[in-house]
Amino acid sequence: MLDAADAACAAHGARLTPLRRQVLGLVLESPQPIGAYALLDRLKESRSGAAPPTVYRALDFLLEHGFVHKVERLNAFVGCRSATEGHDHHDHAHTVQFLICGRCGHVQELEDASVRAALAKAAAHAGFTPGRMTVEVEGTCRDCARG
Amino acid sequence: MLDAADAACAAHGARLTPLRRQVLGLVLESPQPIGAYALLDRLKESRSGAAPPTVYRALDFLLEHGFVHKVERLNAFVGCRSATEGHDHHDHAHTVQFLICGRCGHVQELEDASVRAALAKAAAHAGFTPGRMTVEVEGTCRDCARG
DNA sequence: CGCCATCGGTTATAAAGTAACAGGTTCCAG
DNA sequence: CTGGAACCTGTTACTTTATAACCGATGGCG
Repeated sequence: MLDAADAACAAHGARLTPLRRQVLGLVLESPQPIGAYALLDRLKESRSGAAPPTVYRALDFLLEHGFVHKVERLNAFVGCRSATEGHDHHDHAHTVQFLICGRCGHVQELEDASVRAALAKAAAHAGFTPGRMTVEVEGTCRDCARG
Repeated sequence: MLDAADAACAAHGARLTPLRRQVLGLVLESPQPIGAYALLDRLKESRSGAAPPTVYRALDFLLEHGFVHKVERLNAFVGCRSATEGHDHHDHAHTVQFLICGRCGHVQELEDASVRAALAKAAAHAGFTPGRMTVEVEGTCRDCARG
């Protein structure tokens, strides 16, 4: 997955530096959304000098290039699962949806075209030119509903 | 508008105390989303003892009853425009959408049924039982696009 | 080489949100 | 009309999240 990020950066003239690559790795290896300061703690294990700006600057880059997303309701970050799957990423990066389970904390990433379309239409109807979209649904996941 | 909130609370056995009413008033009179600490500053003008918990507790109540919404991307709060317009509010309070203009900062509240439906369908398809939804679109409003 | 732009280290501070306890009110049961 | 339970608010202290500002290092490029 990191290799795909390398390739994507090379293709766009963006620099996936060791720090950024490491932060992306940490986000991706987390099974759940991870906060900036949790990330910082992990980062400190190998970089003693790491401080909040270290993490936030890396995250800014990764967000900007769509390698990670921020889950606003959790103030936490997830690796973008679709970014590394070869989509034409620049059309879709800003239209991702999250299903957040309130019980187990699991977060699932969706990329539903009809949601995107409905939202685009509603925005257009209001004379609004849409950019980045934040769509987050809190609820109960399949596993927790069964259990 | 505050009167409608009085009525809604009376109907549900909720207590719109002077403090909560005042906070709701402050949120409603703000033309733009207002942060908790800005709210606190205003509150201090008449309540010298106001502190962060004062505001946050009132906001919790108002959020829970759908009189205000939180705009997650801004960490700010807006009065719910539809809450006071006599809708069956408990079905819709959790399915509101915001259009956030990146230039002028204006925030428009939408309540688009097709967005809600698309999202519900996508969630169901993933075996997910939806609860509160956060839908926020950043972009450019009509006025700013013209100017 | 010398310049510019970008990156990251470092310190400090701002902004947002919560915990925990204490005093006061409301309101209902007895 | 007491007395206790639940709820509301004041108050202090603190945690978590995020950013500002400055500086040296690095790397591309004429």
